Amino acid sequence: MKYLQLEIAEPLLIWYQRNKRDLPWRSNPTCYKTVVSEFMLQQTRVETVLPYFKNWLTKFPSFKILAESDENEVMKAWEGLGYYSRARNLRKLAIKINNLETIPKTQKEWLVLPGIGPYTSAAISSICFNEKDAVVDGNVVRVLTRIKNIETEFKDGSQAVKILTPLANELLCEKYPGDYNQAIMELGATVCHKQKPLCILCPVQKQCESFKNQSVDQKPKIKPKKIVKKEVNRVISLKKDRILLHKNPTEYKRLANVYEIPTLEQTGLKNIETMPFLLKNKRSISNERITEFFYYYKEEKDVSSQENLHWVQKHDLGRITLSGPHKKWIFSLIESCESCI
DNA sequence: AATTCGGGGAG
DNA sequence: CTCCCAGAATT
Repeated sequence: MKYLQLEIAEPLLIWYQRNKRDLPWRSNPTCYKTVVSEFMLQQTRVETVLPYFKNWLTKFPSFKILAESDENEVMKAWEGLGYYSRARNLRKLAIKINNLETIPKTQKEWLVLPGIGPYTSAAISSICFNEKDAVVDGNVVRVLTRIKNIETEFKDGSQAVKILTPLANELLCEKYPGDYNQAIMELGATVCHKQKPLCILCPVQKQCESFKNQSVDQKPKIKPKKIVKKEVNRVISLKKDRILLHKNPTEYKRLANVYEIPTLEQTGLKNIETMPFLLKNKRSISNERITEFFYYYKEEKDVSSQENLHWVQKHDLGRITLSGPHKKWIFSLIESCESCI
């Protein structure tokens, strides 16, 4: 029983010790750093997180300072990272922790806190407090389905996580759960890729049943999800040193309190065919594939009386929180159009 | 159980 | 074009 555990865990831990990436939350680790990194890393790549993590630690170096921070400042530090409820939940979490006598320890204690689910609670409790709880994320799903040659076709990723959690806990190294959890994720991230896995470098190649089968690249089997296509018209309007932007109200689930270039509907304007067409852009938001058409509106009647529309000064763009793509569009617009504003 | 929530990189 | 990324909350 213990032998089966160690057969995977031992080579994995030795490999991890030698090959782990030098990441900022791994040097002089603290519980706060671990919590911040785990929030940022939810559905987000390590490379994307790195600059945000460093900036965050400078601005909010502790639970206490984060707890006493202004929410707008927190949002600004998250600008462009996406899933903005993570930022608000992280701040709420800091406020709760700051009001406690002692910091939570077990997975169960972490699980009830805002923004913390099964994965994050297991990660924090195992890494910070050596609790015996296995993490199961996309990396672990990939590694386990390959090592154990699991051919089940999962409906989606979350079903795979749920089904594989018992197996992950069986294989967990009970002596070094934190390092083991990080090791199996690190393997998934740097060796056991989705495409073109580097099996030749894999420390558990001998234990991998899919490698024997030469079926590594066919696992895990997860049904693809539907992609929804959408088209949106947006209106760019400029006046002196200002640009017309829409602030999503707090009730919005998507991009709440974040500013964007208004849609045609948000301006209340009609007959778009009278406006000069500027450009077309494509992007994706979760499962949506969005094509956006930008039109120029030369102010004839002022539309800023419309709900949540504001003439924002160029100077103030650094104070408000813009969505990532809109931030890029707005600044490239201003740059290419220096003379016409 | 299914949907929503961002944004970007890789193939 | 597609899937996926150190997932969680809501419906």
